[in-house]
Amino acid sequence: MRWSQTLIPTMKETPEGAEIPSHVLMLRAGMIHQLMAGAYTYLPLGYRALRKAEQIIRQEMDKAGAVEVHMPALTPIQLWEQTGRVEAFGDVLIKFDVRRQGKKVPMALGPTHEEIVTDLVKKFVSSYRQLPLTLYQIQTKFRNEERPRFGVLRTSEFLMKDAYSFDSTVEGLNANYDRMYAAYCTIFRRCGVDYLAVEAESGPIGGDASHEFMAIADNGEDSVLYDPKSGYAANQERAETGKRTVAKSTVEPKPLTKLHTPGVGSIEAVSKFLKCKPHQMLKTLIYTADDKPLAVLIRGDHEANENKIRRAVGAKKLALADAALVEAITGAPVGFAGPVGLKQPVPIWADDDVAGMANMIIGANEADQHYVGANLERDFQVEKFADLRNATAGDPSPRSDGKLELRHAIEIGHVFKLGTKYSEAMGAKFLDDKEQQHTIIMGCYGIGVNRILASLIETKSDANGVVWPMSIAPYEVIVSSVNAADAEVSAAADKLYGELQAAGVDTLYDDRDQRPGVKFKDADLIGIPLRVVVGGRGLKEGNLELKWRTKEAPEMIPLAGAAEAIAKLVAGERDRYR
RNA sequence: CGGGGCGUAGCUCAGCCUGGCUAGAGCGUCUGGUUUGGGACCAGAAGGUCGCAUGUUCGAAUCAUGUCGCCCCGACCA
Repeated sequence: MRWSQTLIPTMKETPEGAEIPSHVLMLRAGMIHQLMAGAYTYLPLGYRALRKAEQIIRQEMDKAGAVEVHMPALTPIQLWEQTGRVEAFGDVLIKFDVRRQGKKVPMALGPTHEEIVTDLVKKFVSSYRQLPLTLYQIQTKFRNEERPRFGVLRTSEFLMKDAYSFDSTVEGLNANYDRMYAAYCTIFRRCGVDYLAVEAESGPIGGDASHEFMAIADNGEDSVLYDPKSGYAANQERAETGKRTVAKSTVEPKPLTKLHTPGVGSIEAVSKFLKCKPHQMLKTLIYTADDKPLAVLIRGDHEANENKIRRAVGAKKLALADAALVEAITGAPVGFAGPVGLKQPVPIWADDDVAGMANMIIGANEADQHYVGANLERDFQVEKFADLRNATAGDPSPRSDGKLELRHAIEIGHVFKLGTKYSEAMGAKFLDDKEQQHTIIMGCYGIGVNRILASLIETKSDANGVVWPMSIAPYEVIVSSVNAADAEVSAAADKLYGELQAAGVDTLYDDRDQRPGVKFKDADLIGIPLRVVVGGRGLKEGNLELKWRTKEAPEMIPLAGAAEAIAKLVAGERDRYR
């Protein structure tokens, strides 16, 4: 493609509002243009990169035995009502009515497609002989994000590859899951993304039923705990901690004293008011576990983990108590709960770290009152200690004697054993070889295609711009003529461009009559891996200049046979991402 | 949803506090010329409902109220 014939609106300055590298550079490199909050046009360069990522995904999905379909983005609301996800999604689901022949037809734009595929499979699959089956599509999803942000990372409209596996047995599901997991590893490697496969919350199935694929990046919205020693990695929701050996405090216990703390209920407010640190404070959270009340004690600087609590107490459902229940149990408005002097006796569970605390600051179960100097056993009893909080940096690893590190990450893929959640709700069944009817067992597997691009830019760009891997780069080679007004130069550049195209190299030909500085800056900014300069300086000696985007120094090659040599270099680089 | 910030030329911004002639600069664009290896130079030109509405005023980009848009931070943390 000739630069002069396409649309690559590069920018020297950073547009107002763009802050993180991927957003800034995608705008500056002329890859995208914002239409409104959370919706971007992909311009030629951005769209080519997106399609390269798509193509890699497609190849690997096909190799893994999945078959491509294309479902509508427009969906009837009834399907979502069948599984209760109209409520579950809430405002995130984009719903609307259209009028047809005087009647209102309610619809939604698909935020994902479990209901739609399950409906499809229900209609066409009825025998174990037709299973297993894995369907996938690469398609635009719509989610009304409360707050779209970070450029292309969180948008209301995005490209997703979503695959769904259908099996007659759990073993079949496990095999499919493993196949998808392996395919994902290949996909992200081929895209040149440094990723980590982390354990994620798996919902009703438990075990190793869910993994997220994370690109480690400072601007990522997700938090991952990682133990470099054992390779253990999990998202913050899921991460276990190793056994925390908590020594009992040897500090002299102080007397329990009530203090007036008017209007300060939160940990932050109390610590400010009493000039103490959050880790000296104790949070008392009132939950309902399967509708029975429960008090949970967590050190003030820690975060409760509801999944861990739910599993620890063996409940199916866990939710924070509402204000009325909190008041009934503690006798105080929300913000002043504590384990001493609860109005109603409820089981008290505590996180392991609470065992090492002394002279704690706790709510006094009375409005605007706190206790200081609260101590275990003397002042209150704990029924059971367990790991009930989010893991955090520095916690012991559950798999080695190392420590967990906290990293920010961008979620680029997710594999999940669904089980029968949707097939059950929608009645997708099959007959086995004994003529028995069973519910189809499902898995689902997603990849955020736009996020592959964004995470590459977040992690691989430099001060001069984007640095694409050969596999995703919108063009593999950029031919820059310097100077284009010189007939001899442009003739040589034209010829090289033609030969590279003929050799199957994706080539961008910067044929603009611009000064060299402009062309070099732009070439760096848009991140094409290999730059070829055709200029008077080299031509005199019968040479061309080659420069890799990742290298400082250029090298000269003879003009004769240049296209072949370049094609060879490109092929070699392509091989690294095969 | 809560809090904060910003809307002036295609882009980045000045002007606003303290209202007053034809609203400015740089970049980009267009014309002509000189240049040509890391975002050139000279001369000229085009390009603006100052986000929108209402109000105050002799007079509003500037003050007030409302509204819309965009960006950032935080969101069951007791």
